[in-house]
Amino acid sequence: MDSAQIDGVRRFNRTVTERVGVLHDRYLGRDRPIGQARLLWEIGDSGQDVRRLRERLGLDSGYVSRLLRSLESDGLVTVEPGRRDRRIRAVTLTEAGRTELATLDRRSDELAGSLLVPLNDGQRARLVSAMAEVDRLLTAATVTLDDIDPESTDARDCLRSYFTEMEAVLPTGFDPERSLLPDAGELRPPRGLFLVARSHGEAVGCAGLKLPRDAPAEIKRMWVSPQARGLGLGRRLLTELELRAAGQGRTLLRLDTHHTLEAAVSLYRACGFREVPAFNDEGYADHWFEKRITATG
Amino acid sequence: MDSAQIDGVRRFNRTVTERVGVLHDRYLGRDRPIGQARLLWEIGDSGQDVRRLRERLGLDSGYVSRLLRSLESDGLVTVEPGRRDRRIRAVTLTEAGRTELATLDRRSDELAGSLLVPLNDGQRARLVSAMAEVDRLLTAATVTLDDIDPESTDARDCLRSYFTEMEAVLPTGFDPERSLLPDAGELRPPRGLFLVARSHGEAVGCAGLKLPRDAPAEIKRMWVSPQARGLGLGRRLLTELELRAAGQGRTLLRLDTHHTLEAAVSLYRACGFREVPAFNDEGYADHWFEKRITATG
DNA sequence: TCCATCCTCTGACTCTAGTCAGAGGGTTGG
DNA sequence: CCAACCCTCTGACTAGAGTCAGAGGATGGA
Repeated sequence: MDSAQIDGVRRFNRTVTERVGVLHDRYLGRDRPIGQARLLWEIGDSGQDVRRLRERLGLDSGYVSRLLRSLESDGLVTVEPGRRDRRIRAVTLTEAGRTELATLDRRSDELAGSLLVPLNDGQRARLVSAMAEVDRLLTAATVTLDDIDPESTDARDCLRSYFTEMEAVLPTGFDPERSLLPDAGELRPPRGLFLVARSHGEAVGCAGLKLPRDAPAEIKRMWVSPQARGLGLGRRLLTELELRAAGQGRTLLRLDTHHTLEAAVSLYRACGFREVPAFNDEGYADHWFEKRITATG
Repeated sequence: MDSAQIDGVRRFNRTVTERVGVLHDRYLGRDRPIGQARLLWEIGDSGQDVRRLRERLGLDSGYVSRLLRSLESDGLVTVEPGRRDRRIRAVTLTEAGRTELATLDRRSDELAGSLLVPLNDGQRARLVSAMAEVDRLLTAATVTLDDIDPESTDARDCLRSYFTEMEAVLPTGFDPERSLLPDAGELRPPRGLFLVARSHGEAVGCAGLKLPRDAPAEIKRMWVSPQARGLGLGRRLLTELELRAAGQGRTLLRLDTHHTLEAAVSLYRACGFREVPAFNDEGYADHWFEKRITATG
């Protein structure tokens, strides 16, 4: 990363915060404090729990409560005790609230339009595609990798998606019962680990690493959510697992896969994995790979 | 402009305000109110007039004054009556102020870096170039065209740059005395008009239009600042003048130019101007153009 | 020299954002 | 059924951002 790049990013930040950032808040909130507007957005047409709102916006509970009261006195929302748990109150938009939200939505469109209006067709197309590129890469840059328990909610969500996808992609379908799946213990320290990739707090990918005492380290259940593909996330997970295995003193990393998972297979090759004969009898695999790594632990 | 483009811009706005916008303010200002930090930036190493600060930041004079007092009491700036005009006070950074500014600068670098760190080399390069594209085009989109008096400060600044450039580019040099320059009255309603293009308040281009009673409308002194080239600004000025002339019921638009101004010449052709025999005896011109337009006034 | 004008400053506000410490109901496990 | 815990709400604050009106010194043209 050189200083010309840093300068470029800084220039971008300046332009964008001036042009988009400032307008964004001021313009959209126009006749309503930003806090209230943000809350309206977050409540959305389908309503939301107070608790959830607080978490999503990262605000103090007292503050949210106060904001809700002012929205309520403007007749935009109703707050009622929740059905399941009457402590957790549920917020819904009234008709007026829905109208207000639609207005915010329209303004957001106008704001977007105002950036495009002064440009000609060619410039517009270039701007939109450059924005998409920035968006993708910034999103990629915000993805964090965290160690989590393979039985936590996020892990279960990822694995469910993983299984569903295997089911759809593998020619024979996929039945977890008939696969050599590690049990949770094998993907939990000290016998292994499980990484989740999160974007804005939402799980968008995962990968497990088995670290058996008497066998090489093995990658399991690597998955990237369809909407997060093309961000280099697969490679990042792979690199991270490699580092972790090396950190545990391992010198060999293995994995099994299926040829219909083309993107995965070429990723493995691109990352330096070499194809080897079957080292297990996983019924759903037809290709096996390994890579020598340098122990650092 | 279609709705897919609007959506793209909105998605971009969301990502960027979350990732860049919020961080920008909170992070940079850390242990100092944002207002003060912005003021420090704007004062800069070389100092600044209070009046200028107010204009640039668009703040109330009382507010700026108060901010300056607090910076002063922190020992970061000194405020003294100006030399030329003792009403206009001048602000300079103290040694401590310079240090503080350097800290802000470093943080800004860190922030920029934090966006790049999680990416690999290829992604970084792509992000930086997409950012540059967005920056250019957003800058282009923020350029405003205003009618101003041809003897106002901004107009004079532009014309000075225009003359300097002619001097440098024309093979014979350029002496305003020997050219058929319109006097200011010819570029001022009702006999004409003068447009200035401004980016963030700074004049970056200009163009004059003569509207003589007994002759076709004529474009004069069109200039775009070197740092604003490639933004389609020339074309925008030309289009605007065409509209204005049409709005005055004119059906013919003329201009003279010199072949060494290659970009200008090809712009005229691309905009539908056709070369014609000399219609004046401007000594510094060697090409003459005209375009039929449709009167709308 | 005088007066209109310009520039900066102060005092007195308003509004929004956000924090902190309880109060007071609701829920759940023992 | 009770105690511990959860969730939301209210009251009482603080701090930043910004506005408005007018005071008062400085300047420049008549």
